[in-house]
This record gives sequence, structure tokens and C-alpha cells, in this order.
Amino acid sequence: MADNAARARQELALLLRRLNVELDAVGQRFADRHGLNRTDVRALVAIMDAARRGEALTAGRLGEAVDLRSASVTALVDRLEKVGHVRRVRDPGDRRRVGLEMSDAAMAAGAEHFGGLAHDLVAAMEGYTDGELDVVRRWLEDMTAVIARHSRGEAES
Amino acid sequence: MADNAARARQELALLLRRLNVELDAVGQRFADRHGLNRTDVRALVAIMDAARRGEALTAGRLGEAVDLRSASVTALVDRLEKVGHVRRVRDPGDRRRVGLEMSDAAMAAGAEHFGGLAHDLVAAMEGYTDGELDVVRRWLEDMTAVIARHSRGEAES
DNA sequence: GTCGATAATCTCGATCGTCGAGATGTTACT
DNA sequence: AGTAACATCTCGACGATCGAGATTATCGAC
Repeated sequence: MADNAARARQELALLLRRLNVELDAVGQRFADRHGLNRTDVRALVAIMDAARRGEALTAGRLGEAVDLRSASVTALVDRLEKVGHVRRVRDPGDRRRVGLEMSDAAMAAGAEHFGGLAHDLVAAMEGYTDGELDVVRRWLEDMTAVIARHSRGEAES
Repeated sequence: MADNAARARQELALLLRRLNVELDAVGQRFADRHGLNRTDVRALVAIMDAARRGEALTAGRLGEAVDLRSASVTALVDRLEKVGHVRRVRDPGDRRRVGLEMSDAAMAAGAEHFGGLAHDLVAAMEGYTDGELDVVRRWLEDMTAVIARHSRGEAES
């Protein structure tokens, strides 16, 4: 039975990868619908997340978040600004900085797409008890910790 | 308490996204280490998965798997063949087809990187009971189903 | 205040991945 | 044989990204 148990755990790892693929496909679909590429979407998500935390992302910070050089960030922001998804806003306090604000239209589009997914996910969790969801949460946190270590190159065991 | 329950479920959705980001980072790291781009990695994974199922992927099938046109597939396979990760093998039965076989070196590199992750993930599941993992599996399958629907544009409710 | 150091952003030229259109070689059907 | 369907490859163009260097703004020392 130890074999069965190990196999069950491996299957969960595969399930996780399958989920990852599908989740990427959701992002790809959003990109296609709005004529954006993958980097643009990641940038919008980063700006959106920052906005949710009450911060206005600067161009430099955005570059760190999506791992692009300054030249590429300029081009990226140019693209997003041209189609009206973000605005450049000079920081009056430190006039070197350029803040990025999402337009209401972009915010609404993002909320419709990803918010709709979040809504359906929550709905699909209706049938679970609080105790079961606690188990899931603990498992997700454990797996994320392991994956995060690997993504930074700190192999384990 | 209904508020708390709803928030807990939303947090799980966010955890899932966080996990997705970290998992993508693992793939990115593998790409960096081997001088590949994201598409190349996706292609190698697709070939590897097919090999695991005992099938030899053709160039055309690979194009469908990674969603590229034939011209891009040719360039992709050229890149992978140049660095010795795959071989082109004409199908003797249907000589229009070009089969793709991974080199042992590439197979080993992939196994070391992603197999190591799988190993650590399984190890991190040691502390869970079979019953708990059943809950996790059910949850993962439910979430994947919802996400897959969204990735194909079939919105729900 | 003015000068050098620092920081954030932008411009320019080059490289590389992807695509569309069309060419080439292969198989299946009649 | 002749033709349609198929799989892959070649070619030219476009666009995203990068590295190096220029530009503009700020801060601290004197």
C-alpha cells in the first residue's frame, strides 16, 4: 500500500501541473481578447495588484515585477498607454518618478475576466466544509513553499 | 460567519494564483539555466510527456500542443536540434511525417530539474493522511474543471 | 548656490521569435 | 496517371526585448 500512497501523491503533483497549464491558458485568452501579449498581461496584473494595495507602481518597480530592462519597460508602457489601459502620471513630490495608473476601462475588463473566474471558483467551493478547506489551504501553502524554494534555485533534501 | 467563509474561499483562489506564479518561475529558471526561451521549455515538456505515454510526437502535433504555426515549429525544432536536445526522425511508414525524439542528455536534465521538484512535493505530502489528500484531489479536480471552462471561453453562471 | 554623484527614464540600433504566404515533397483516392 | 489533401520547410517581414548611452531630475557636500 505504500506504493499506492506514493503514486497518489505523484498524481496530485501532476494535477497541480495540469491546473497550472489551464490557468496560463486563461491568461492567454485574456491577452488574445484584448490584443495584448503575455508580458502586457503580467504588467497589468502587477499594476492592478499594486493598486489594490493602495500603491501606485512606478515604471522602475514595474520593470522589477515583470523582470524587464528599462528599455523594454518604456516600450511596454508605450503600448499599454496607446490603447488606453494605463496613464503616465508624474509624481509631484519626486519629479523623476513616473507613476502608472490603470484606466477604469482596463480595470473593469480585468475584473470581468479574472473576477468572473474568481467568482466561479468560490462557487465551486460551496460544497466543501470549513475543515476541508483548511486542509486544502494548508496543502496549498506547503506546496507553494516547496515550489518557491525551487524557483529560487534552493534545492532541497 | 458567512462573510468569513466567503473570504476564506477567495483567499484560496489567491493562493492558487500565487502558486501559479511560482510554478511559472520554476519553468523560467529551467529555461535560463539551459539557454532556452519559454516556448522551447513548453515544447520539451510536451515531447517528454508524449514520450512518457510511449508516443513519438511529430512536428505537427507539437505545433498544436504549443499553439504555433508550422513556420515557427520549424524554427523551434531547429533551435532544439542545434543544441542537441531533440533529433528529427523521418517516419518510415509516412515519409511526410517528422518524428521528434529527445536526447538522453535533455531527458536527464529535465528529470533532474522537474523530477527533483516532484520528489520534494511528494515528500511535503508525507504528513497528510489519505483522507486529507482525497479532499485535496477532489478540490484540485473541481478547480481545474472551472478553470478549464474559462480558458475555453465558456463562462459560467 | 554650485558641482559631482545618484536615480529614473528614454532613445537608438541590433538580435531573435513568430507569423503569413508560398514552395516542396509525400500519400491517398479514383 | 492525375489530382487533391497533407506535412514540413523556406523566405521576407514584423514586433518584443535587450545593451549601451543620452537625458532629465534630485540630493548632499562644500
